[in-house]
Amino acid sequence: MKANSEEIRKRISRFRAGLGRAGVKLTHQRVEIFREVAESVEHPDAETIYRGVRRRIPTVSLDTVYRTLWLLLDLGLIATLDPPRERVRFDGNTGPHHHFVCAKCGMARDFWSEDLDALELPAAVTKLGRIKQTRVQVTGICARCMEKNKR
Amino acid sequence: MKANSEEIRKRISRFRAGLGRAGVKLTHQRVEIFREVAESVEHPDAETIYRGVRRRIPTVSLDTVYRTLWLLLDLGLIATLDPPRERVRFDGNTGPHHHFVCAKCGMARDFWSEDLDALELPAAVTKLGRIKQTRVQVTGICARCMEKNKR
DNA sequence: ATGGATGCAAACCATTTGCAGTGTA
DNA sequence: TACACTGCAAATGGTTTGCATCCAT
Repeated sequence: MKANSEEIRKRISRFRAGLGRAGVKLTHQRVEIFREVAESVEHPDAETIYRGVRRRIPTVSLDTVYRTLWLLLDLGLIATLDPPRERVRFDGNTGPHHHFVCAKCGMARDFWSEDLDALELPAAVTKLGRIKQTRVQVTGICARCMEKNKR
Repeated sequence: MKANSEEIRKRISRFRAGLGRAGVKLTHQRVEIFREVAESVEHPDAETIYRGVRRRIPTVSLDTVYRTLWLLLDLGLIATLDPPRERVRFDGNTGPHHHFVCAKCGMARDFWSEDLDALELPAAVTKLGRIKQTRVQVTGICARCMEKNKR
């Protein structure tokens, strides 16, 4: 499934500008890898993106796809569904609560809020399926990393 | 850092009851692995849990830690920080938006809501660091999986 | 022309699995 | 005692890396 083409056009021009600004080369592969992500509404993984791009550039390699995706992520031109972590992390608290996660060091803390537990979701969401849980994920830079940055 | 001991006690008795209800054996390893997760406020990964448990059971193996953690997750006695995913998934949309993710098949869709973009966070969170992004993560069972389940 | 970008193949590392021995119920 | 559970060691699979070549600037 594809996002609407007006939006796509906007994303692609933002992409070209972003690469230029970063002083990074505009290659055939990078354009097609970005297009594959930008046109999708499915939040594809690297393998899926690779298969899609290969239809247009049969010689791309999976490692170029990875290198490009991480580059675009660094440049803020794409995002990930969940923060990319190398390992799974566990949580002894199964009740309703929310998370703060530091984007730099991965420090995570729970927090609680009855207001947030009772959020109203738009109708578009409730139509997608049966909802089990709603959680607020706050991303930021923790106090300790802010302190380190100063120095 | 440890969660308060009243809460821990509650979690451990819930754990014993949960294992019993599931007809699963109550082993020394399982108790200590669970305790390690329940007492932590750090959302540790498997390796960290392993190191902690090894202080009390020097012979535990990392694979038992994994097997136990997945078991406890299945039984709903622990949770994960992010949904445990085998691969990273990418998102072409870098603007503010929120996610619905199907717990069964992983289907994911974006949704938008100005109300949710403007959530008020409790003071306890803002004290943890500088906030970059607030995202609502809705977990549920998508319409297609619900349909499949019926049959 | 030339340094960054790519493709290939091998390496890496978190997590999983087969199997034989062990301990709980 | 029986069968689920554990520990070991080897396998798996997503992601990364070294290196020689290639192409955007």
